[in-house]
Amino acid sequence: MTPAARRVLEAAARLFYERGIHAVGVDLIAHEAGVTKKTLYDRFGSKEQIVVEYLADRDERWRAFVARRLDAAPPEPAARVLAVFDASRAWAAEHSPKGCGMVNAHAEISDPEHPAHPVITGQKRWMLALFTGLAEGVRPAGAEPLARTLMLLHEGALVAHGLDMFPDAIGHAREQAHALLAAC
Amino acid sequence: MTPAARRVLEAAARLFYERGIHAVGVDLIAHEAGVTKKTLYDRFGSKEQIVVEYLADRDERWRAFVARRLDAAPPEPAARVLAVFDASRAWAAEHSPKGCGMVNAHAEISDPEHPAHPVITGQKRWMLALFTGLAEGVRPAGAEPLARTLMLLHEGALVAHGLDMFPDAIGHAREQAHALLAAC
DNA sequence: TCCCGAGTATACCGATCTGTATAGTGTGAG
DNA sequence: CTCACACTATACAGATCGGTATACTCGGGA
Repeated sequence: MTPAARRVLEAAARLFYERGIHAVGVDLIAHEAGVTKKTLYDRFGSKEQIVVEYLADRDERWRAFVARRLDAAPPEPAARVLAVFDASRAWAAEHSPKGCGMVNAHAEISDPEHPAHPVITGQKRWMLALFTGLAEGVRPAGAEPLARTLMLLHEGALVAHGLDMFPDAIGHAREQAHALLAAC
Repeated sequence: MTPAARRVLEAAARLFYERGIHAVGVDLIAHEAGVTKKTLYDRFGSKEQIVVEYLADRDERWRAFVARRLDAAPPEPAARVLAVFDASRAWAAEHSPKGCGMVNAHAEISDPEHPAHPVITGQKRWMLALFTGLAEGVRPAGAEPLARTLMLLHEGALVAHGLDMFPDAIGHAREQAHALLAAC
């Protein structure tokens, strides 16, 4: 990826997340990236492609972020679940003041045939699989329902954080997850 | 409200929810409502105003829907909490295949000065207050944290339902709320 | 009968949208 | 030096955006 393409993607990521996808035009992206539209279209071909790469890149960075946190976490499955919530809180503090970027993008992309759709659903499936794997280490019988509950707490916390419903929503979700795991 | 204005609001509500606010233009709204743009602007003055009334109307209908369900629910606070989740499941089945309209709108409206902002946050505050009032009947000491947990489960379930993460997410949230209340 | 308000139809405004075309600049490798 | 390539600058096409203006139809009430 050329330096200009990198700058385009960084600018698009910031603008798409802060203002929404449909509210941001390619002229603004090019201007913020210090790049002409020509270069932008030479590198990406379409706005739709920029949207897809924005989401795919964000997804990739999130997964790497979680993986790094998980590497530094204790081996006990329950502690690793809490490490995911801690990762989410840290991530939200610096990357997600407005909630989950995938959920927000999904609000604007209704067409299931849109190439960004599998990126969005893919991240959620990955998260559910992550929780399921960890839940199997906590309570092998009935790991699936436990993972789904963790998923609900996690998604709810991201929304609550984005809408600023009450202070430290993700921390609260973490404590609830803790209580839930302790009850096993 | 004149018949044409009502049709405009109905068309706008459907289009805004299904496709997103910025993706829908006033020409499309007018066409779908069987109304000219002139009539549309005579009644509402601006697209922004249509957005505000769409959200306010949706909020009002949701609150009335919950109130009706709550009227028919048993007097025990725990049962009334579950009635809220049941109401949400019924509402989602016929009005919200794509998750919470307020959350989706918030993804597109970043500016806190936007007149639609208080409508969005108002509904969430109302929901939290509703849960808090019911939680006080279940566990007077520590009603606030209990209400926040119910809120997380509820919001998470709406997101999970909208993204189709797994079947009957709201029903699962209801069962988790049930377990949570039973533990009090 | 007349009038008035609600609504229709159509044409238009300036601005902005995504996307393209042409011409020119700077730089590193061979 | 040359050549390829990344990039800049500017202009523009075609469509659509929110919003407005003019002229018309229709039905109900005084």
